[in-house]
Amino acid sequence: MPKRRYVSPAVIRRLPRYHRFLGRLIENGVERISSKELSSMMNLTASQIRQDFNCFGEFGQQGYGYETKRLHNEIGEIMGLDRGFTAVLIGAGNLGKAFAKHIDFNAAGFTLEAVFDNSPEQIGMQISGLVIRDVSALEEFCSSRKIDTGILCLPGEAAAAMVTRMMSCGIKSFWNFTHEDISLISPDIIVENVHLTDGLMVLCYQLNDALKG
Amino acid sequence: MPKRRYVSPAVIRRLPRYHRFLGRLIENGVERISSKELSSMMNLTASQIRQDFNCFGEFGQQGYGYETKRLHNEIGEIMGLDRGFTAVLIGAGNLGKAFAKHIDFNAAGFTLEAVFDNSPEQIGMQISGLVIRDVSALEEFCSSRKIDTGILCLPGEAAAAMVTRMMSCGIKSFWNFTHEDISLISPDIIVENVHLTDGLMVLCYQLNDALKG
DNA sequence: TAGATTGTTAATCGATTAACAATC
DNA sequence: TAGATTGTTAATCGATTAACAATC
Repeated sequence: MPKRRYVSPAVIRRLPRYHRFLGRLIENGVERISSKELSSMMNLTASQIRQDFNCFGEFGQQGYGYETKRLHNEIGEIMGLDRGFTAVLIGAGNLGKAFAKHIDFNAAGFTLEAVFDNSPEQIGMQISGLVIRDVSALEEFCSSRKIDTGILCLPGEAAAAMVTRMMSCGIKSFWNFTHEDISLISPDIIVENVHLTDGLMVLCYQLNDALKG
Repeated sequence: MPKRRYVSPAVIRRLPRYHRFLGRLIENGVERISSKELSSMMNLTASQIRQDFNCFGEFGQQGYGYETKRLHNEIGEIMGLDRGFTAVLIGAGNLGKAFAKHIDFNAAGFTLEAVFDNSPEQIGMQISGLVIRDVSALEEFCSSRKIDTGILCLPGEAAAAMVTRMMSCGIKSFWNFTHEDISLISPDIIVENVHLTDGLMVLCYQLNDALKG
């Protein structure tokens, strides 16, 4: 029964990393850890770690620290990794296919339910156990199941229209790999953007900056 | 001759998005724009936009606004997109191949110089004009050129050793697609992490949170 | 009990927003 | 000149760090 006050975006974005580090510790047989030890491993302050966890409840024990397994589970529950959310992927190009194969959806709380494309060459092919479906069958597919998330790996020009279409299928959240700012389409959708090129430009900035001192 | 005071990470991460929006405006024939117009397009405050640009110089004109072309160019120069940085990609699996094909390196200020893998099946194959090279030839390849960035698409277990190896080849920045926290390896390297699964978990959190109101 | 480490409040720091004088 | 909009300073807000009492 977590308290769950208001949780800042900054904290939320750190949860996956905590989860990952704790998973690693458990694999290595570590059963407990103090905020201080964890802070030095993760390059954070012990204070921040305690503040972060305390948004959700009291998971530690004074004079002892945190039990790694309990903390790992709690964070997993906080993120809802056990809820079995569902996703469909749109666009079976290089990137879409690679993601369908490579990403560990289950570890992140999702099941990938289907992959759609509009190219006759792709439709009917198999990717990691899923047939690539004709995107014209999207509405029918969604009408019989609850799909939580759309993964957008299609060309940017087609993204906005696809989002509108998927919204009318009841899909309310998007993992967006296009360069379009789809968050502007509707305030009601939840969007997680991965503008890959933006990250590369940040790297460029930093290299350029390092040249100048 | 920009002034370039201290620039906060928050500002830096917004630069690619400004650049993108300005490029779009130029394509659409828009020649000038005020901070107010731009703010409503981008869902920011006009104040923030003016503050951001003023880290680097005075690019606008009172009573008039900003010239889109000039601003676009300035931001491009600030990020060093014209510097021709170089990158090599390690790991020609699904993800590595998709990135090599799909990413517009030039638009982000880079040239992809080579792709390396250790699997005999991959070595010798072509990806978007590049031969996949044997990773054992990495040192030799780097000895004759300046490589700025390593793109890490290899399995996580191999990442740490590869970073050390690449550092000794003079590579000092990394675009990291593995789940390893390689920034902890050395304080001297510049790292841009793309922990894809982390983003998906954040989406999971938000869906879970929405369920509870 | 003494030592350790949490949970939590208070202080600091940084980033965003508001306000307005400068100026095109 | 009058209107618009920047550049910049001051005020606010949010996030991080420090400090310490509570307690295992």
